[in-house]
Amino acid sequence: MEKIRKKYYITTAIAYTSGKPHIGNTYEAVLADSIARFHRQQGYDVFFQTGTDEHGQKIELKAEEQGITPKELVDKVSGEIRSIWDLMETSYDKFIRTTDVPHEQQVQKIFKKLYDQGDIYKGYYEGMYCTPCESFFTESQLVDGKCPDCGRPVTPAREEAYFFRMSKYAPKLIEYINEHPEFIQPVSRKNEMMNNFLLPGLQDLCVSRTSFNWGIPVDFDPKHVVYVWLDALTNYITGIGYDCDGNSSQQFAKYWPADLHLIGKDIVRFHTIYWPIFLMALGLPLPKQVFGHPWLLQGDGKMSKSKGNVIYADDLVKLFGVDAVRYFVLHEMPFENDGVITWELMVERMNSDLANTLGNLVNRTISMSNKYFGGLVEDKGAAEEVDADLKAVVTGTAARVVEKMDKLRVADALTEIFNLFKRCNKYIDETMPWALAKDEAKKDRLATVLYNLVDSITIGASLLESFMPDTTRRILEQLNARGREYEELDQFGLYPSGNKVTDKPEILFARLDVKEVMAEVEKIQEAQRAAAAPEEEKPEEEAIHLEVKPEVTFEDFEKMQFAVGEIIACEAVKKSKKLLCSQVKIGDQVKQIVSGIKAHYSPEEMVGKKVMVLVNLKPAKLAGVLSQGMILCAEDPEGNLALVSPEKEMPAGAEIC
RNA sequence: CGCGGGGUGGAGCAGUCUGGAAGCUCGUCGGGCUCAUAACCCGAAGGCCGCAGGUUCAAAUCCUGCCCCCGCAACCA
Repeated sequence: MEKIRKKYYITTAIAYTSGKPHIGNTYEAVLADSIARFHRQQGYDVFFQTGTDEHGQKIELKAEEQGITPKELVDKVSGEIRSIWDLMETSYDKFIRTTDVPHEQQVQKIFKKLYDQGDIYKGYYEGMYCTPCESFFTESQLVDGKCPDCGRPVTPAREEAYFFRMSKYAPKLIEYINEHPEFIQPVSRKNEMMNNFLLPGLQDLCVSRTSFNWGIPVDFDPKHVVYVWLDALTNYITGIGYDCDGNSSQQFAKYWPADLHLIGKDIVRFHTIYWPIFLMALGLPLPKQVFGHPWLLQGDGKMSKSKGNVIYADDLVKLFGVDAVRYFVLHEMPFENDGVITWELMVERMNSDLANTLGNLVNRTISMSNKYFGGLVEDKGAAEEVDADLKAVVTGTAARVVEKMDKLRVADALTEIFNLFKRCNKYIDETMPWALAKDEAKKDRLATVLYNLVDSITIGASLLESFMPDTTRRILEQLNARGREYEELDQFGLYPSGNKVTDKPEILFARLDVKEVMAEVEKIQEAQRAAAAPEEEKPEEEAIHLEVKPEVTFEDFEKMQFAVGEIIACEAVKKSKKLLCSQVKIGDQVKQIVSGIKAHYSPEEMVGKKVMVLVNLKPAKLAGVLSQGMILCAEDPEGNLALVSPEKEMPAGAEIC
């Protein structure tokens, strides 16, 4: 009799195809995979979708830089991303690309439908526009009223754009969120969304652009392309066959609404506000849960290619193997706070958890079976009191794992499984098989002890399948056991008595020497720096390209008064990270000048220096402190600063002209 | 008073919502064992739970104030 299987639809965010995903991005795919696999093991009819987000100006520009078409670029990067997902053995059922034709068609239809029903309207995107940069900025983004990127003047401008009327649906969404406390996970994010966005009043969302072409065209107004969210988010329905005209696939009917959208904490807002509202507008049910997972961070400072410290999944896999990496990211990631990844930590986990606790347990158990019984594993029924606790722990683990997984506490679930293995190691010490082996009369007891171990490990290995599928397979193979069905995980003694384990056990996880690993890491980082060098060092090797500003007249120049100033006192500006406040003696007057050079000069070394000062600059307040001029510095492309001082001794106040 | 996150034995974290003996992993030290990947098991040391007040029979947990660290934003005259 075929059981009625409950469906489970899980998605990851689709990865942006602007570059190779680092371990943090990969983590999300692995996390989703372990949840998907676990539900499959529990008997759910699972559909697991992931993919790539491939439109946008950034891609268009990047392709241009590389001299290829956007499509060529995204084909390449999407392929790279997919191959990393494959390398990590993520068991996705569908890998959607936003450049897939069916997706593009549906997005156009959806846009049209929302427009026709009045949810999308045409308006203007207003702001300050920098023509050379082709960018809009809001007033608050401007620096000194100028373009924050190039420093040139901006002009007020407006661009035609389509907007989505968010406010119309906000009350309904607020109601939904309040009635479904499990909708936004972790709960702390729910309040964030409510207080920051929903309750103060939702702004309408700009859903089209005319400033670039690499996107899905609005079919009834082709100079517009659909702007990011309406394109990206809809993948969750187009990927399973949604059709705007009402001819959705059976698959869609079966799987929608999604049970879980797994996303990074940075895009919670889009998934818990805009996405539900789009769905409401389309008359579709909302996803059951959105989990904004935390980030996996680099231990030693920010990741950067030029530093060579970006951690990629494939590098990790080369050194540790797929399952070790899966274990690491799943186990090391806390539920709410960001997790930390370092190579040293990886080695520690590898050695203590995987090699010592698990690998060694399997190895010693098989060795003893071979040594004492030629590999034959038999339950001779010689039970003793100590067995009870072992069995209780082993058969109770599945329930504990389920409990953790239900709350998406994947790291805790893994810990429960490893507690099972630890209990087995303890059992070996309690029963001392090597002592039993010396006494012929205790042969049956010895056999039973080993049987209990093999059976326990079989259950543990079966539980591990969602997280480390390859390891499960290898353990079961060596034990000559079959994986337990979900319903059998709480039953002891299903290992067929009389089976033989392998006579040549292989090491599951070899212990690693941290020094040797770090030497390898150094090589990887070296290669990474070398690869980054061509693009990042260009500006250094070639002459610096100086942005040419409009000519000034001599009169303009004469307006500015420069002089030598001597810094007689200097202190850091409180509540500011970059600012120093100097008292500068210029002839018979002393001016207070604030400069953003804290990162390059300490207050102590500033004192006594003679510097070039723009004296008659209009005073302004910086971080609340009055600044009456400007200390001039040379700045290189990397932002390093050097004060400009007179080449010969000059008195403070000497005019520079 | 920009927004947010955090401060718990040497390291990394849980516990904080829903007050009630301070816990886990690693490391250190001591012991045990020898089947095993110098692995495994047991035990110990080590914390004024950032600081100061308050509420309470009882505070890591609730309230108030403060300090420090990390992101992001702003500032870079």
